[in-house]
Amino acid sequence: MNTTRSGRPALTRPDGTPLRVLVVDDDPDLAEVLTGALRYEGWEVRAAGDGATALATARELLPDAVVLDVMLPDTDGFAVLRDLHTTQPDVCVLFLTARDAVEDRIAGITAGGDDYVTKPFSLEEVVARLRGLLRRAGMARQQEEGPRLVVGDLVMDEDAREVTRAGELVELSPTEFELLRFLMRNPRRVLSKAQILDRVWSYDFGGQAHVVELYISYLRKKVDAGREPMIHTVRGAGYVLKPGTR
Amino acid sequence: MNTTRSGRPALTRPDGTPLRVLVVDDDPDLAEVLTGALRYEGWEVRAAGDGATALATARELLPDAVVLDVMLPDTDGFAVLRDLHTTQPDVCVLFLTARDAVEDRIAGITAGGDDYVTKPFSLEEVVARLRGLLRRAGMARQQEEGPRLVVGDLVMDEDAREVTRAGELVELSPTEFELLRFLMRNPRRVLSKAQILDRVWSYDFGGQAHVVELYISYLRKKVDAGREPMIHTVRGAGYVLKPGTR
DNA sequence: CCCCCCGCTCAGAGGGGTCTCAGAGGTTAT
DNA sequence: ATAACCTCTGAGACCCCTCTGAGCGGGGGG
Repeated sequence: MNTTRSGRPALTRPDGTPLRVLVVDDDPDLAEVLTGALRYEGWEVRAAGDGATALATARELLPDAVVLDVMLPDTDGFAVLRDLHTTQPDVCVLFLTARDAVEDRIAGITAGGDDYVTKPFSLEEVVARLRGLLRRAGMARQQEEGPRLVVGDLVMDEDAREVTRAGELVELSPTEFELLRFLMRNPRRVLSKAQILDRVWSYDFGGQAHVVELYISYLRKKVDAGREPMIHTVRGAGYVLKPGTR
Repeated sequence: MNTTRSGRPALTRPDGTPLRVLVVDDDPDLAEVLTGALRYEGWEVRAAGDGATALATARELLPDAVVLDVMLPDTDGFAVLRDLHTTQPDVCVLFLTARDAVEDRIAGITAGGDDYVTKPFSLEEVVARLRGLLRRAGMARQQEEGPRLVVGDLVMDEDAREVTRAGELVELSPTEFELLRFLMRNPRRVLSKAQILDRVWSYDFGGQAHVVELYISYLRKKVDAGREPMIHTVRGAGYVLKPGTR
């Protein structure tokens, strides 16, 4: 079985080969960071900076999914989508778009099973959306029996956005939810505040790593409340999520 | 069992293979969005832009149903229907038509078991009509025992357009009904406002996502009135329909 | 043993998302 | 023609979420 650099089992295609993803964005920095994050998931990633290159690369790579900026130097993402779908009708598309711009033109996108995220986004969100798309499209081989993350008696249903600890419902804010998702996708692994900040917060976040401490504290109050703690501090290194010793 | 991209069990042909649908419309954008939405249902979809292509594709695909624009560049939908019925008498046809145009000629069609929707339509409506046609024609294998959606003590009879909560009748406007149907077809799954807008509102709707909030508020007053709430807001994500914890 | 620094938590400001009301405009039914 | 209903817009209020800053506590090194 192929694995991610983080040691998790990777989502794979039905034949066991890595999922193939094409990243299309004209901002090299953003493309770079996206490419890195998706490779980290164990996927095979190629990047393109404009629509023409994207289509050419897609014909060669035959990707399972495309991460596609709406605004491109030579064309827009919607035209690329249409061309893509004529030759590869089963490909999943995740659009990247500015919050204010063209939100109305997004109409119809999610209806076809595709999805979008607005800039600025967090890498966790992009990866989660992409995983969701691929899973629903039946392209990814399931390792477990669904969109549920389980660590000890802590259970997260990503579709319902529902978290339970020992069967009890835990209500979380959006940021708390994403932070916990990141922790649960990396159980028993020490994550530094910098790592968490890079993954869970938007790439343009200018604030201090202090927020991470704050949100860890929020999570503890809700997730560990009165129970055996699962969120542990590793002084000078970061945080770990692990179930009680058994 | 084959499943839709949304994870629901798909309607299948009696032999278990996906239902085959042909989309005929000369507007590429509309054909694209229709094709995507029907694929999302787990069906096998082909598209054609004119009558001649449609007939050729139909001979090859042998579709169970055809979504057919009445106005075509080379001919009209009625002629296509006649030709189709000579070679494939069992095929179901869902007509797409402008509101004002030839409504009387359509009336005769529906007597033959076929159906129609007027432009602009919502994707939920097209999918629901198509499901109804296929079910009544006996082409689809039933998973449940009929056109009833059930979530907790909330029951919807799609044919009768009747909704009851805990046995009590709930009267809904057309938009409220379609919104609730979409929610009930995706229970325990968080649906974003964009998703809801794309599926429940017409494809040409240019307004804001604010309408969704408004209609959710209407639904709550009618469906959740005085009872344990089933419609929940997930801040920053969307809405989810789920029965109370049991 | 003491001090320094890292981490934790509280309090509060600011912003943004959501809910609801009121009303205009259009359509359908009587 | 009139009434009833349905749909959507706009505005305002409210509440939650997010982040900043400061003070406190504890662990570990000197």
